[in-house]
Amino acid sequence: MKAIVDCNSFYAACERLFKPALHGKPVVVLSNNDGCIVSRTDEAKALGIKMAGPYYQNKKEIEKNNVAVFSSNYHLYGDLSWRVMETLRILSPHVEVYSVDESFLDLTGIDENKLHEYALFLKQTTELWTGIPVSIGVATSKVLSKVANRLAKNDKIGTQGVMLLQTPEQQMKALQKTPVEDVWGVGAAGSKKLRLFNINTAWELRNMSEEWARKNLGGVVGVRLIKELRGEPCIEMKDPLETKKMIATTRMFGKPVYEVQELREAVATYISRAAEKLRRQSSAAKIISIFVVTNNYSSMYEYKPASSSLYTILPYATSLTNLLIEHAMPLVENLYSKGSKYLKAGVILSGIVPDNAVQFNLFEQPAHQNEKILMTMMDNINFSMRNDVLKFASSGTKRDWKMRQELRSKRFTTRWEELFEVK
DNA sequence: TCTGGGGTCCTAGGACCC
DNA sequence: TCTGGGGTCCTAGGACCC
Repeated sequence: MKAIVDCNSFYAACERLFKPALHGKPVVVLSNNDGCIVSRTDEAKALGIKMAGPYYQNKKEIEKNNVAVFSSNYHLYGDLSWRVMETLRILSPHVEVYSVDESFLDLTGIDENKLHEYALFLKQTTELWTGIPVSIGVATSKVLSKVANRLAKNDKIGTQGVMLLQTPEQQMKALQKTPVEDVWGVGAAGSKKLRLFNINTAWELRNMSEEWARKNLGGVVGVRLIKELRGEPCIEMKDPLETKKMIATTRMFGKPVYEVQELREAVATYISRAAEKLRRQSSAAKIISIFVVTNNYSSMYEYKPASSSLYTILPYATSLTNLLIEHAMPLVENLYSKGSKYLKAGVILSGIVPDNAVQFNLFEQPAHQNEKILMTMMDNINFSMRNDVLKFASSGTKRDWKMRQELRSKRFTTRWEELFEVK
């Protein structure tokens, strides 16, 4: 059996943890640049505030109902996420961290009759140790466990936040209560198509044939989905040692950018961040892609972003920030056109290989050991002090383009000067 | 004036080869 | 005057996830 442990309204729960007065109150958290709503407590959901809705469109409703609003505070969420996952790792032998607020657990070996008790124990211990409420779904496949989790979340009182789908009857009832668009793996395009076929519930989808799924539901992806809905596991637990195959750092600018110098600074900064992520997993990258998003329409109200990108293949894979920046700058020059209004830029590193297995090109100098040591020192200092104390000059010093985060809470758990105070 | 960021996997189609 | 079939590899783009 597999379990999915999912934090309830994770970002909003993190904010509430340090503001007890907000318990039982509506809270929302905004995406970068205070753009969209990305987390809502049950009280905020009840007000009809939609997920991923633009903040400005909901502002009236939010103010009218006295909803507490926060900018994203990734230091705080990252640290609390680590505490939740570490708790699960202590309690359970095989944990796959799926996202910042979800983990799959392999429950193989646990007595079927004691699964419910065990899931309740997991939930209560996690909440006791971290203060973050979670819901748990348990079933034979990942997709079914997600179905169970959703139902547990929708009826926190009736289910105590835990739902198991063990018998065929339990599975049928759960699937009948689940609209197709709420099935893990069915997105906007898929659910639209399914509705045209008059398939409205997960149960109806489960009863379609594999041949039908192969033809109409994205080939092997559709077949796998149907099997998983029937309880046949096709999506296995992932190896926790797997490294990322692509590393991206992309951001909207706090305000539009027009000058090539600002674009260069932003890209150099994003490369620095992406290279840190690369070094953290002991990898090197061979391909750098840069993209920019413009909005060149003259009318003030027209929002038609257009994206363009360029990439370069390095002579050999590297994780050295200075080398990556050096190769990226000509791409920026080539992408830039004077007079354009830039909204966003991004860096994507790919062609990723383990750093100790880099194939050196016969005619190129391999990375110098000293530069590697410098990188490690920079990473350590930046990690302990945070806030990019050390950075390359090409990243700029004024950084007007940096994003807005006007409503950010304190970094209670990761900065000494912002620690939570108890009087 | 304002609509996030970071990933994975799969497919279709072109280039190329024998 | 004629112009196959099958295979692999790569890339771009779409769909999906949280």
